[in-house]
Amino acid sequence: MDKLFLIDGHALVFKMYYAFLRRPMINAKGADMSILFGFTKYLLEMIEREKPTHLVVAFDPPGGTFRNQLYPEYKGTRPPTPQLIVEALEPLTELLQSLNIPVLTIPGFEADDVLGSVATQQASESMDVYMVTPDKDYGQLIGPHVFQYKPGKSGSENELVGEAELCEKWGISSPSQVIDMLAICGDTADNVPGVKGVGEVGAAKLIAQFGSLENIYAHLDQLTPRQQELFREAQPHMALSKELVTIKTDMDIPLSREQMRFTGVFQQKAAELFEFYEFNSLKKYLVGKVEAGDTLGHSGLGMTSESIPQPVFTYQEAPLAEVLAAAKSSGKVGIITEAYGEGIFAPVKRLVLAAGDTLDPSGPGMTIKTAPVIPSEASVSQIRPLLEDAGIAKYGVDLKRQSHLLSQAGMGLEGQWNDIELMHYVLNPERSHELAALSQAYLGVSLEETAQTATTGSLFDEVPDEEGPSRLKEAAVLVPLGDKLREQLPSFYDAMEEPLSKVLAQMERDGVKVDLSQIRSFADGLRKELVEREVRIREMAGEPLLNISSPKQVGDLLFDKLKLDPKAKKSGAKGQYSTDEATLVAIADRHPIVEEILEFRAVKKLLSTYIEPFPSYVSEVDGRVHTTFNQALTATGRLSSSNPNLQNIPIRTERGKEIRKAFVPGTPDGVIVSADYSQIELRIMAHLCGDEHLTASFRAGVDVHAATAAKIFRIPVEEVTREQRGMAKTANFGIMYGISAFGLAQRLHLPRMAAKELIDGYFQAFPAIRGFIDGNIAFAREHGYVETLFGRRRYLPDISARNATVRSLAERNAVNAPIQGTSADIIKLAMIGVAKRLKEEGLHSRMVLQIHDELLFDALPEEVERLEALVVDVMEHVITLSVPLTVECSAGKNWLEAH
DNA sequence: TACCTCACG
DNA sequence: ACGTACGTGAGGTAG
Repeated sequence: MDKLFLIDGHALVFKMYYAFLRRPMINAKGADMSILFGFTKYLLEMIEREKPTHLVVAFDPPGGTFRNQLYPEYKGTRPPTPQLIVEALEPLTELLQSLNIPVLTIPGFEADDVLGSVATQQASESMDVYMVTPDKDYGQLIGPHVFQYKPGKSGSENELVGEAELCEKWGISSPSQVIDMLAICGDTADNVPGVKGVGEVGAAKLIAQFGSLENIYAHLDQLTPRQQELFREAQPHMALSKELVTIKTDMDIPLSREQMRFTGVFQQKAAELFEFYEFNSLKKYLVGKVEAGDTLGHSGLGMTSESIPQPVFTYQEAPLAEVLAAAKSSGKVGIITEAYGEGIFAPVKRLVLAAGDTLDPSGPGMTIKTAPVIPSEASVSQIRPLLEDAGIAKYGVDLKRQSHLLSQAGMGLEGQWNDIELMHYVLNPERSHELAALSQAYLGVSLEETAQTATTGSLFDEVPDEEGPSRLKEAAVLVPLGDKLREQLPSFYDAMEEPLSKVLAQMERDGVKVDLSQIRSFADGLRKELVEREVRIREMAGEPLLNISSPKQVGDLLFDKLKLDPKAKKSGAKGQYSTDEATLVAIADRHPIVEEILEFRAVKKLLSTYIEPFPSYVSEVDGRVHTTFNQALTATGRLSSSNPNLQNIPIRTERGKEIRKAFVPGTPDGVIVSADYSQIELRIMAHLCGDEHLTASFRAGVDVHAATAAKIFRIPVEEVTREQRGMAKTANFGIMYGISAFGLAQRLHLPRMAAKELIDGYFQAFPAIRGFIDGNIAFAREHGYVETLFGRRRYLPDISARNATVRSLAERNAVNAPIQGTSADIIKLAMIGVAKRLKEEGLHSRMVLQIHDELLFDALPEEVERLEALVVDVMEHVITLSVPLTVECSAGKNWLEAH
């Protein structure tokens, strides 16, 4: 099978331009070589990896194309091409030609059309075509022998899209439907009109439903009234839209198939050019003899991976029964569960199991057997006993997600979870937990080369499923890698993270009920308000086209046109005015438009972040919202929540609080119960620093902020004013975050000197806290890390940085991480304790969310009393500190009322 | 992709 | 001299 690779030159050039934008590559002569170098490197690596038999690079011609004649506004809104790109095109074309790589640039036609024509005309039973481009428009060209090869984002893998992947992604039945989709979405970058208000997802849904654009118009009555309106409005220009997005396939191409054959790079010439351009790191592609006329062919590139000595590590595909037996006898099994798509209800695609001898440093190495299995009734009945056997330890990456996927196939995941990602997170939260990197670092086993070594020939020839062979090696590496990580694993992995993972899995699976009708009725009023404010603001500004969501436009309006703050300075790399809330509040009294803009933003935020996306998060399976708790992400040990983030639901404003009313119990008479730690971080600081006054305040159960104020200002507590208490509260938080006089002054609107005096007063009143801060910084300098009460570490390599800004950040982290991290540890333990008690006591109420210092429950009415008592008991006594931990707990008909 | 802005603890 | 409080996730704009 021959392989023709078609490179969309302009797309790759743009990609390189942006990839190097922040750190351009300048050669000794002062010229910017970023694009030339990036392009060449990508191309050589691709040739090396994929070994194309045929190759063509196409560029857009200078000047317009036939599309501009069709539609003069085509690409009309596009800013001029960056100068660097313009300047790079000619030398790049020359470089490619002198390297023996065929280049096509055809006047009047874009690279898309050239490649579309080549692809369509050359693809056959004996020729697979790969279009190398990130551009989604190319989807329409994909076919049985035509693939899209999408370059990965910096460093990540390239993605191969065939007919199946394309159709699955959009839910369509044929690649040609991509044309109709594109015509509907339009393209702001190319100025293709489309149907306003309908995006990629919407268009895909409609095409999936109706099959074609024409059929949508034939059945307009089946659309929502709003959609009907949008489509009617767009109707006059839809034919044009469609024509613009259709890629040509019938051009005459002035190259024969033979002329596209890639016979290798002119070696001598390449060596000279790389020398000339100072592409020293690319010379490795030119190993071997360099003689005149020599070409760099398909077999001639010496690869680095072959020269790295590898430890003995073998794996082989084996029958499922053998792998199961090996797992049983070793008590360990590695698991990779692949799924179609994202989310916890995604259907399972394939399961790879691996088991065998584990790594023995003194022995002959390891032999792992792997078996890929498509779940079926027969295979599940074989596998389930193993996965549900609590005596067999499970190894894998993100086992929490895998447990969700496996439960789709009716299987549980019992026994010890040795989660590679989570274990490495415990060892070092801020380093990458990628399997390939860990395998290389801890085992010396490379996963990168898998594609080449696991099959004879190339990846795409042998295995229709792109990820086929590499998954086997990944699975094989799990058990030895997990055991290696265990060797240095702190005990809180088994005591805290591993059991928590299972608790979180249950919480994610249960989800939380959100009452959409409540959200919707709230949304209508907000939408109206938003439009009214938009109109009013544009009127006040005298700018009918003003985009209020654009900080750039708002900044220019307020500070250039209205000159509301003559002292305002443009900041940042691109010279923008800051327009954030603090800035706007400061000038709000100078013009009524400022208040309007703030209100507009508040409403817009509510709508676009908390209202509009929500319906899509309600599961079709059970009508509940299932967030993902990321357990291996934050630097301090906290959890984070995503898709959707349920840890930042509004509460601080009246409008925002409405959203919380939509979080309701899952049962008819149910109750939402909320339990939150009171000032947990401050209590932890009191415990860690041992300050007697702070400790005494907490023990006495008095208002700590007021007590703090009394100490700082040296007055009796009864005389502390609200303002003084507020200042003390801000100071208390400031201390934990690593305060500066400047920062405190800003927040309290005080002169800097006054802020400094306040801080001095604070440290005089609480001398132990000064010692705590200095002690943490000193510890970090000595050890390179700080740790929580439970031994969770955060490494701070910048603690001795020369750059004061960088070093200061590390110093603030040295103070804050042990506090925030210990708090995270404590609530994690409490969650495990609560889950255990719920189970033991046979309660049916569910823990549904964790919001850093708060736990939320979906409770049955008859259980509320017991639940509250149990939760408070566990949370308050999960650890004994030198100060008490207190928990406030209350119940209501929804999340808002539970506070 | 990077940046800004803003929602939470 | 320089920037300015810790930790997150998400939406929008613009390069």
